[in-house]
Amino acid sequence: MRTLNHPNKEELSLSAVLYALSDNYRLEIVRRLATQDELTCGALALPVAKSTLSHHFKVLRESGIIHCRTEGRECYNALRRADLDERFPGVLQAILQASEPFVFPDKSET
Amino acid sequence: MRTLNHPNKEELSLSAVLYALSDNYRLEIVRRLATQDELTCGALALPVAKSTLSHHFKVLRESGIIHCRTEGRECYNALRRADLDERFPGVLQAILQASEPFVFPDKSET
DNA sequence: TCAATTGTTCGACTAGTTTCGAACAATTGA
DNA sequence: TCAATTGTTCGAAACTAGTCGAACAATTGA
Repeated sequence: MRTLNHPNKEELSLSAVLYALSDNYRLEIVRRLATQDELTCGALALPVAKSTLSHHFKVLRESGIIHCRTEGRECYNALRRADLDERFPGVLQAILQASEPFVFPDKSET
Repeated sequence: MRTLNHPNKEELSLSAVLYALSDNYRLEIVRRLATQDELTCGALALPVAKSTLSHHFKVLRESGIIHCRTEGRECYNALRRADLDERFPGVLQAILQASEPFVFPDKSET
C-alpha cells in the first residue's frame, strides 16, 4: 500500500465529483466521513467485499473527494472539505444535507 | 411523441439527480435551461446525433430534473426548480454556480 | 393528400462500472 | 521469523451507459 493518487485541487472536476457521489455506497461513506474526521476503510464495515470497498475508495480518492493518509498498514480517510468548498462552494454541504442514510440491501433475503 | 414519464417530486432520488448531472452534455443542457425558462430539444443544437440528444433528455426527465411539455410536434423542456428545491434544497443552485460552460469537442479535429 | 419537421425508439456497437475472489505487498506484533 | 492484519491490484463476469443511424409516430403546412 504505497503511493496513492490524489488530484490537486485545481484539477478537481465537478462532473467527476457528482459522479462519485451518485453511488449510494460512496455517498454513505462520505456521509460518515462528514461526521467523523478520519476513518479507516475497515472501520466502515460496509457489507461488500474488501476489493469492492477498495474500488469505491479509489473512485472517491481520484475524484478528489477524500484524502487518504497511510499510517502503518492502515489508511486514514478524510473529506477534502476545504478543497471542495473552494472549487465548488456549497455543493458538498447541500448534497450532504439533502442525503439520507443508505440502508444496505439485506443479502440473506429470500 | 406521446406519454412521457415524469416522476413526481416525492419519488425524486438524489443519486439519480447527481448521476444525471455528472454528464457534461446534460449539465450543459441544464445550465441553458437555467437561463431560458423553456427550450425545445432542437433549440439546443448540441453537436450530437438526434437520438443521443433524445437519450440525454430522457435521463434528465426520468431523474426529475426537467419537465417536458409537448405542444404540437415540439417538446418544451423546463427545469423543475421548485420540486428540486423542495426535495434537495440548495443542491441545484450550488451545482449550477460551480459549473462552467461545456466546450464541446471539435469533431473535425485531426 | 403528402412531404417536411420534431422528437422517440430500436438495434448494434463500444467502452466503462460494479462486483467478486484470489493473489499480492507492507506492516505489525507475538 | 512468521502468521495475522490492512488494504491494493488483477482478472473475470455481468451489467450499464453513451453513441450512432435507421425506422417510426405525430403534427404541421403547403
